[in-house]
This record gives sequence, structure tokens and C-alpha cells, in this order.
Amino acid sequence: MSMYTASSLKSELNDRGWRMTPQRETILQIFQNLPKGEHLSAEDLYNHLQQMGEKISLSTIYRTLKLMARMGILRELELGEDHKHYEINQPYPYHHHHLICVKCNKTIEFKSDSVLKIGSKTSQKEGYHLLDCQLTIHAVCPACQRAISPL
Amino acid sequence: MSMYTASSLKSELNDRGWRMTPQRETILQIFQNLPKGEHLSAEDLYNHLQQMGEKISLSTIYRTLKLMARMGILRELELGEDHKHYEINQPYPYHHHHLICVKCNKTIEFKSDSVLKIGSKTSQKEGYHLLDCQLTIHAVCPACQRAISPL
DNA sequence: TATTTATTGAGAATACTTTTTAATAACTCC
DNA sequence: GGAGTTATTAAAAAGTATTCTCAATAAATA
Ligand SMILES: [Mn+2]
Ligand SMILES: [Mn+2]
Ligand SMILES: [Zn+2]
Ligand SMILES: [Zn+2]
Repeated sequence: MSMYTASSLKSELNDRGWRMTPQRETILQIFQNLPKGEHLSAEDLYNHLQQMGEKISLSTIYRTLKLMARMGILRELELGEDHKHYEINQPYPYHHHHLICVKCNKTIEFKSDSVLKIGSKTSQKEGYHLLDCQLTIHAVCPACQRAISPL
Repeated sequence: MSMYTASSLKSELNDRGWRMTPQRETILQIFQNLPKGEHLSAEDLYNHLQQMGEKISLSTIYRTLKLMARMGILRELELGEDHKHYEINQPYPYHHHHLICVKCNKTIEFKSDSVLKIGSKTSQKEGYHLLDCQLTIHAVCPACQRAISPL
């Protein structure tokens, strides 16, 4: 749960016998510069890259997202849509959680030190090495409460 | 976040112009009787039903799982596999959270009153109607920390 | 620089989930 | 209780996100 740079990522990859590539560096940069509150799907990232003139294949994007999520660099989020979203996994005090409307998927971010503490305490107690902890609140937003619901 | 019975489910469905069916009642019962710590995928549920001699189609299962999740009766869980898992959404003090190994998907359940409080406080503050809150901790279990990792 | 092999890109394949359709059956209102 | 309305079901087809395959490329290492 610390900050990554291109070179620290390279070190960690090389230590495990893996390789740093321009594709991985580019993807890391995009997430590092992503505005607060934005979350990218694989397809979003693909489009984002195309607009920048970068050509990275969808296969590579999927592979890289999964790799970085398992390394703890990215967080994999379920925001109620039919695909995963990703964002950079920031340490305290930028670490945050999500409140999601199950009907319209509107998402609000919020912080909580105590959740972070519970996460590290719990993983420590079980001997797990912590990568990320996310509190996801499923609820119905004010607008959807008023709407006559088709589901 | 309260306990459902077949008749309370029927009432809530009818209030919205929907219908109670034997399929929905059967599926509710299965989740109510599921052993602590067990989570079912759509396919798991389908097989479970077949063994009971019940014939409910996969489409109906998918529809019912989504319906009950949106109603707050079931929790939809991402346990690291390529499909969703479901369990009954129990109120305090049975409500719990999950610690997941990102490498082998081993899952441990744990309780936390304070997370529950944060969940209700946060949703209330934003005017959201709370359905469920889940703290998901992504980590590496002791066994996988020792293993030479292919990823 | 040469060697090794992890990684990439393109497309094919897979797997999960949703949609479509006609038939059925729950609910409502007499 | 019975008739009418329409939500729900089963089965199959379709859709879509994600993974896999494989030959070509290029990072790491010495
Ligand atoms: Mn976020
Ligand atoms: Mn559970
Ligand atoms: Zn909403
Ligand atoms: Zn593990």
C-alpha cells in the first residue's frame, strides 16, 4: 500500500523474474494521473490510450490490469456495472471507500481511518499480507428512492 | 436488513406489483438454510436445486438472484473467482465481512460492529437507503506468501 | 552482443449472463 | 370461485466481458 514509480515497479517486477515494458509504464502513469473519483474499465483505458495515440492491445490491457491488481498497485472495483473498474491503490490518507446506488450505480467516495485500521488488524491477525481493503456500501440514492422502480 | 420469510417476501413483491412464485420461495429457503460460511454461485444453486429434485431454469436463477440482491435480501459477493457468489443478507449480529487471498481465493469471514456503524452513518448522511455494507480485504494468505508465485 | 524467455498483439475461444419468445400461472376484480 | 390481465417461467439464442493461443518481439542477464 505504498506509492509506486516507474522504477520501483521495475524493481519489483525484476525481483520476481518479470519485466518492465513501455506498456506497463504507460498504464501506471495513466492511473497515477487519473482525476480523483474517476474509475476506468478495461475498455475505458483502451479508449483513453487510443486518444493519446498509444496503441496497446486489449489483451495486454486485461493482463496488465490483473497483474497490477494482484500486486496491490491497482484496486479492482465492482461498481454495479457488468464489468470491473480500476483505480490506483493509494495509501493513507488518500485511501477511500465507495457508496453505490444499486439502481443507477451513482457512486460516492468517502474516507474512513477506522475501516483502514480494521483491515490491517484483521489481516495481521490471520497472518495475511494486506494489499487493499474496500468498504462497499450498497444502497438506494435519494433520486432512485423517489422514482417508481421498474426493479 | 431484516429477516425475510416467504410471506414477508410475498408482501413486499405484491406491494410493487410483482408476484410470489414457488421458484422464488424455494430459492429463498435454500439461502436461509445455507450453512454459515457457504456462498453459492448461480451454477452452484442450479446444481443444488437439481439434487433436491427441483427443476428451476438457469435464467430464472439469474433473474431471481439479481432481484433478491437489489431488494437487499441477498448479498452479491466478489470472491476473486470469475463469477459472483451469493449469501443471505443477515442483520446484526450475524452480519459479517470477508478476507480474501488474491492468489488462491481462500476466504475468511469476520465480524465488525464498527464497520456496520460506519455503513449506516455514511449512507444516512448522504440520504441513501442502506441495503448492505461489505468490507472486503484483499490480501495474500500465509500459504501463498511462502509459495513461489507464478503471478 | 548473444542468449534466454517474458511479453505483446491479433484473433479465436471461453464462460458468464442477459435477452427473446411463447406458454404458464399469480394476482386482481368482479 | 372464475375471468381477465400480465408478470414470470423455461429453453434456446444472443450478447459481452475476459481469457487463451501462438508466432513475433524485445527486455533482462551475463
Ligand atoms: Mn474510487
Ligand atoms: Mn459470507
Ligand atoms: Zn440511484
Ligand atoms: Zn492463498
